[in-house]
Amino acid sequence: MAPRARRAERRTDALSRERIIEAAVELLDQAGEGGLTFRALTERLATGPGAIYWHVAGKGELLAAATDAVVATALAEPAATAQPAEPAEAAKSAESARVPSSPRDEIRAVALGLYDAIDAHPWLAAQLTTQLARSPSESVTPRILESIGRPVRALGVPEGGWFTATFALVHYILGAAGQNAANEGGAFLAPGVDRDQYLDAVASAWEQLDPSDYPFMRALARQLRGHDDQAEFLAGVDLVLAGITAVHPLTR
Amino acid sequence: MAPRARRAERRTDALSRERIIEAAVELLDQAGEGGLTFRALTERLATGPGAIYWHVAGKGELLAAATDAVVATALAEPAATAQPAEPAEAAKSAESARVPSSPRDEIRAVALGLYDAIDAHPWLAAQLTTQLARSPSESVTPRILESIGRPVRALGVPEGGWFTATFALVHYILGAAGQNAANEGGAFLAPGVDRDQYLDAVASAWEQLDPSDYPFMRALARQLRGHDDQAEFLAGVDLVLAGITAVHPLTR
DNA sequence: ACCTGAACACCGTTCAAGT
DNA sequence: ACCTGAACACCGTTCAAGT
Repeated sequence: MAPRARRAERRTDALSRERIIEAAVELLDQAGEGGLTFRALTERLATGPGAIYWHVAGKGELLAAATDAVVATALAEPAATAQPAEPAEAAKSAESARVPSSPRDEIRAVALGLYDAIDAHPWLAAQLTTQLARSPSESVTPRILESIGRPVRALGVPEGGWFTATFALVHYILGAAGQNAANEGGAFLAPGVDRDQYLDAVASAWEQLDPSDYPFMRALARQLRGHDDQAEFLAGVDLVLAGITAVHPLTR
Repeated sequence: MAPRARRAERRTDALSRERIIEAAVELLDQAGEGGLTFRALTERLATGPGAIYWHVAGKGELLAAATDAVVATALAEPAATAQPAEPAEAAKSAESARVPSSPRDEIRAVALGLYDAIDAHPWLAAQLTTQLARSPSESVTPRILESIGRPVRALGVPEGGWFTATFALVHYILGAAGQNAANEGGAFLAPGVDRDQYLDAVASAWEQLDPSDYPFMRALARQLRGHDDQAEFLAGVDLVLAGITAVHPLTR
């Protein structure tokens, strides 16, 4: 006898690890880290929790796999995408994406690729920082370290400096991109508040701090209003690159 | 009629926001972020959940308050503490903690203070990165930005560079300190594995990656074995400082 | 081999009721 | 004003049972 009718449609094709990870990414994109739930997942995939546990060890592995999938595609792409610059600039950067680029340009391109991925999937930021710290041999960590570290080496940094230079870049990139994604997110103030209004509200809050305790924050507030996120991000990447060059003078 | 006897001892002094936050920090230190639970909190404080909600809005506020309390005391201290160096070095650093220090030394001291705080309270790392991104006007964010930003300004960086320089430092500091704290944590591999064994295991895992996909990771593994965490951390701070000086040549 | 779904041991939060 | 504790609506995970 057939089981009594259910409202939710039954899945027709078989379950697989890939389908589960795909659904997990969709849930994360829609509702953030809190949106990834075995209940929501079973509903979307029209199964029971046991079926998911057959393919995946648990929530942690699911999160790691979702992170890895998104980062892998982000680092595979040319990654010189979202550069909303002058026409001339845009042409130049499109060109430099094809040409075998200098190590500096490659680092900038990888940084922008991660920036865009985190912007599109804000839940990535927290995942990447925890995985970088706690699962250094899980696949996503080597992927990121390799794609930053290889051009660092090509820059001419001596072996003793690889570790410091690579991690300085990676920590800056993940931190700054995560902060930017949170600004875009919008879910942190009242709905209907856009990014400029949000930054303006933060600046106002900084300006209202006690000026004798927080003299610098008042000054910093002025810079926050109407600043260009992506330009700011790239300026930070260039600052770290300048530090690498300064510490290792033979660097190209 | 008295309520039936309970095993748990009753608290004698009144509850307060401070006592709750103190208990929250203890739970976080003992068992990490997962250890902070309203059940565990009510047991330790010998009350019901309603009593806690009378003093505190919810778990998020509790986490933010615990973070703020720990960082506030870390930044208030001289912060040149945990320098396990040669006797002569130790005397020198103790001295430089008293003397009105240069902006560079002040940045190094603040960085070390945060490094030590995150080392002692590993749950801090994730809290700080999310709060920096999502609650830029909550008290802990201005506290950190001010204590890094003020010496950045004193360095002679022109106003247009304050934002980039301050955030490059802060992102590096939080990212690197969090990574170090995770290494110390030890709870990520089998119990009884110490830090050196852990780093060795990570290095081995890196070396076993496919060399044609991950040429750099094999080389990086050599540097991971037996590296000095605190020296590594400070080298990164100095690299970012060198970048600031290079980008702003008039800087002292 | 793959899937079902009830059940278990948790969570954070609320709220009528007490003092 | 401050606290109690049962109750609610969730969680992730397990596991005997089905096919």
